[in-house]
Amino acid sequence: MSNTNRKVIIHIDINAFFASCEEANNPSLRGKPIVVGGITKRSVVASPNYDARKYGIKAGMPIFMAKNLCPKVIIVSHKFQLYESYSRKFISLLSERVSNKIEYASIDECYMDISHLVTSTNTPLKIAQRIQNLIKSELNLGISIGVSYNKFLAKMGSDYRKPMGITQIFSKDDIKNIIWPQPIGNMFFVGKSLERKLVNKGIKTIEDLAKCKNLFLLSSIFGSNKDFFLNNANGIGDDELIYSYGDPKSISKSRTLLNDTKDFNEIKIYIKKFTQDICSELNYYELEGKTLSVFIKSSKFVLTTKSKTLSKYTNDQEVMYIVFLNIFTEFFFNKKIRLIGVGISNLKKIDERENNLFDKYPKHRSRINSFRRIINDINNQFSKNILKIADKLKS
DNA sequence: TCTGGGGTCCTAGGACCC
DNA sequence: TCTGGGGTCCTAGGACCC
Repeated sequence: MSNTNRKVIIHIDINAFFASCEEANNPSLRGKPIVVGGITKRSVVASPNYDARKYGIKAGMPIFMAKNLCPKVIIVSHKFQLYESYSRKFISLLSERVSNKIEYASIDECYMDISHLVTSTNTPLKIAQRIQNLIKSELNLGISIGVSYNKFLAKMGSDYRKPMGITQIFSKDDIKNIIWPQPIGNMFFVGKSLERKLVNKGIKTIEDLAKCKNLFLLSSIFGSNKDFFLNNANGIGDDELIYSYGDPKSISKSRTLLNDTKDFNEIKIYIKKFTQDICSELNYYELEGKTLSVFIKSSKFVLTTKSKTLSKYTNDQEVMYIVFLNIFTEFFFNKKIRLIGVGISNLKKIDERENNLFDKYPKHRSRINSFRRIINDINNQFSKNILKIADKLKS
């Protein structure tokens, strides 16, 4: 195994992240089956700890089902700020004590390029062990690590042995022994839909995919991503990590209601609250957006999205609220819904020049003007809908 | 007892313009 | 009778991730 001329990339995954944060924060929970999640009758398990997993409890499972599997399971209501603070500590520990070549992948995982740290005595395995000890001793969190020369294999490696595993994948034999025997559904980016299609065509393991010569078939399944999947299955390619993070591309808020409803007044309250939340995030990132969407899930679980693109970018709460209500009344009025959500996309940084220009004038004036311009855009459509609503209320 | 919420990226059709 | 073609934007939906 020669790592000296090859890139060394590791993927670090914090085991059972939310549940582990709760345990680290409250050691009396240790050794007991706990799940973190919502606490309503419609909530699902966000993160079970390993004691809960022994009972067959899995992430995504309805809470009531988890209780059926293990009546004594402790349900802990999620505390996202706690998890975010652990996540920040995790990343800063790595960057201060190991290396700042970190690609943040999600709240509980990251990639690191450690090529420059590797020497004949400081092997990738030793570095990985040191990182594991560091995070355990400083944060009391267990992590598993995959070590390889590209992101895909590193990710598959950290998944391979949990919790507290370290898996190295460098040689062709490593790929044959560790990656190839796995069912195709274990492959990163192969979800339920791709899995179904592949298994239908006889591709049941990653080895089947790696050795598949029917490129026409693979194109029909993967489309333009065919080479990405084929290369990954064969362990071909390496990656440059991405060290900077752009602004979000979209922001949305949604909520599954306690009970399905048609009540417009109830729905309006959610839309108003979501609009406020979206607005403060837009302000935080100094973004404004152009495309506003409203989405609902029906009682039958069908998700429908309707959107409108304005002629101007906006971050104005009142504008967004009115457009959301407008879309809702146009498409979803009087429908029985399970989930209501709104979102904004087509985002861009607030234009500096425009800002400076606005600064010459009283703030409220410029805001009202831009509000009016956009309202004019939608005015005709909106008044039509108001009439429609009035008609519906009369009948 | 009945199935979360927050994202990203891609595709495909239609409208519209030159 | 029989229908240009290429580019861009909008819209809706789907797949995937954690």
